[in-house]
Amino acid sequence: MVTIKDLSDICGVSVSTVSKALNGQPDVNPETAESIRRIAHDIGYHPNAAARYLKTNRSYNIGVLFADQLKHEYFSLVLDSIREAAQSLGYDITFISNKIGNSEMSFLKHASYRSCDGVVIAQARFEDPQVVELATCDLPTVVIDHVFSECPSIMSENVRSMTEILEYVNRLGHRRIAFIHGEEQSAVTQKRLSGFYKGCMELGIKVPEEYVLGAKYHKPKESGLATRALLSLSEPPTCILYPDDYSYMGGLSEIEKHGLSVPGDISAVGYDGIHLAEMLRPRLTTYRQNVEEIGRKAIDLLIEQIEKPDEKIHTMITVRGSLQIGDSVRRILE
Amino acid sequence: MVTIKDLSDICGVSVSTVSKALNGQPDVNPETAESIRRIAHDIGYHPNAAARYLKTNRSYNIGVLFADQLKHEYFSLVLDSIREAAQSLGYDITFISNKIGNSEMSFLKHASYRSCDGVVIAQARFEDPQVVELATCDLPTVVIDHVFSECPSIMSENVRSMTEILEYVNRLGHRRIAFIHGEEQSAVTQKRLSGFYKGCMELGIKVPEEYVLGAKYHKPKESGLATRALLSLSEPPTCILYPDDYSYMGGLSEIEKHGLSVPGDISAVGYDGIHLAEMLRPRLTTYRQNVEEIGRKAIDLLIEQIEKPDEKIHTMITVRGSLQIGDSVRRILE
DNA sequence: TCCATTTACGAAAACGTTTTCGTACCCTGA
DNA sequence: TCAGGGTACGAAAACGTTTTCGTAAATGGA
Repeated sequence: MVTIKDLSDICGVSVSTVSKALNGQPDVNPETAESIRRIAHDIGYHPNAAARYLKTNRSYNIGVLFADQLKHEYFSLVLDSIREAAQSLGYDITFISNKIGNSEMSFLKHASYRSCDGVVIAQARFEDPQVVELATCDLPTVVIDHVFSECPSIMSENVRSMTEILEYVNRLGHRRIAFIHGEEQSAVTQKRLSGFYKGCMELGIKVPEEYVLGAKYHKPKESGLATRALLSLSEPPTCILYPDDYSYMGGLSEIEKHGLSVPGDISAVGYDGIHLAEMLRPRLTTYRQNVEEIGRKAIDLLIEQIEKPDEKIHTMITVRGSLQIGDSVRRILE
Repeated sequence: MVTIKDLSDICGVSVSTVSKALNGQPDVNPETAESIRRIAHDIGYHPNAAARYLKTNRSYNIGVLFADQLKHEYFSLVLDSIREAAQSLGYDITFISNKIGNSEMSFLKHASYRSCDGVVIAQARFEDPQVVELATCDLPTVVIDHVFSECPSIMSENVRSMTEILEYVNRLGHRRIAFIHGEEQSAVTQKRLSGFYKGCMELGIKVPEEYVLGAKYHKPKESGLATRALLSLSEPPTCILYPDDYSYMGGLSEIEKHGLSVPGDISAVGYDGIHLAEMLRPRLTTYRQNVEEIGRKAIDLLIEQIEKPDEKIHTMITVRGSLQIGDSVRRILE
């Protein structure tokens, strides 16, 4: 490794002067400083992050908490945009877990062990005490798709997305609309549920109790079961809203099992807007989440906290997605 | 942050003794050591990684190079298994890029700036001089799905996978088999091509030149075009092998555009074995890569280099996947 | 009893930085 | 000429660890 000592030897000045030149301190001759910077650039010197942290208490390293669902495209894309945003601002990212080797270590301990400047809680079991501890600690934190008091959060505009979807399917003539939602205890689900009821109300759509069913996010089997229940109603819905695009796949196969088709017999809408949606035939109509914006806002909010520790930030930012229209909702004639 | 000094105050011994106790040095009274360890555990002390690195030159941090294709499930799953494997062995992982903030920094510089103990080159433009520099430098490195001299590598058994696929479709009666492959310059493609030719030869299958077409990995449009070319041949293939599951989707839509169906008119086989494959109807027959094993072997190989720097390791490990049979290949009667 | 060895601990240096403080030198003004 | 003040630089401490080395006390052997 090339150290500041090596550089100072080459430049013929002390390490103090080199450090000051590179950090733009005023008490160094402009010409000397410029020459030092040039040489540093030429030999490719970069101050070691670990040593620098020790003095400054700033690691320029951000921890991210991603429990285990990276396999879902939505989370992968969020991670990608977090990484992109962080690196463009000079921060690297490291995964935080609650074990290291064979010894247990809370998420918070892990973040401090790695001396993270802050943590993005991107996907986790939000009811886990360790996650709560992390979200409410002194360390700058931001949470995605959930709300904690004392911790800024980024959420999709879940209410609005539902009303937008409803307006669309209503415009195509649907009045019997079912909603299969994800885990009930999730903040996201609650928002979407209220968006669903709000939208239906505004459009004068009556929602039979049996039209609202629970499943789990990203579990095609669960939404398949819910779909089966819907299809066996004496008055089945003409359109089913799914909790996410994967879940639609489970519903679809159940629909086909009944000898029905999308959108001929049943219309369907997904959520998330993953790649898959546009590759399917019929193309799936879905609500595309703005993952780039979600990641970027999360990092913006986190770094604001890191760099201005005095100001208490307590925002909740919502990010608007967009309805991505495919061929999975047909027009119904009265 | 709780430091070793705090801990030593509580224990009533010097920091040296605490350090030695925690690191299992022999010259400390077993009872003292045990008591120190208990107190450390109780107050949740963990030595700060940055400070520790400064003395030991070991960061227990592994850099990973993932260019920009995290959006593809295959790479996400590899990342997930790398992370899992690394953390189970006490290592964290950090993304390596070639810029930090608004200043350029080579991959190698970045890894050294973050004092990584080693780097996994998981997905990159392998011809990029910076990647070559990284792969051939002194820092322990391992590369996935490519071969560099001087750098151990992990690859799927690409040759064997192709022969396995061929045996299967041949068994179902296919003799006119086309192969759409990915980028020609890629090592993976080369292996699969030779596996394809080898398999065909062994089975006595004649391959017209027009049956082997190039596309790009994960580009449905490209494979769609290739599919169109195949369908317009005077004697089109009865079965098409795709470079990956996404590409199959592009081919499928082209097939349907011609009024044909899978597997009724054309049989098809994918590659990778992503989730999507089993959710489609017909379920896609595909070759499932063993992502868990790939990630684990990569980390094993890397950490072996890290912990035994004297032994020159220069292995190439291949990981076997498995044919995942769906409904996209039909039996052909002579 | 006395010396030699072992045992158990602490002081201090070092890792690569940043930052505080001290100081030599050069100006300027009277 | 001399005081006063600015400019430009370096020495050294500090961050939280690990590790080397020194040493006091305890132990063992004759």
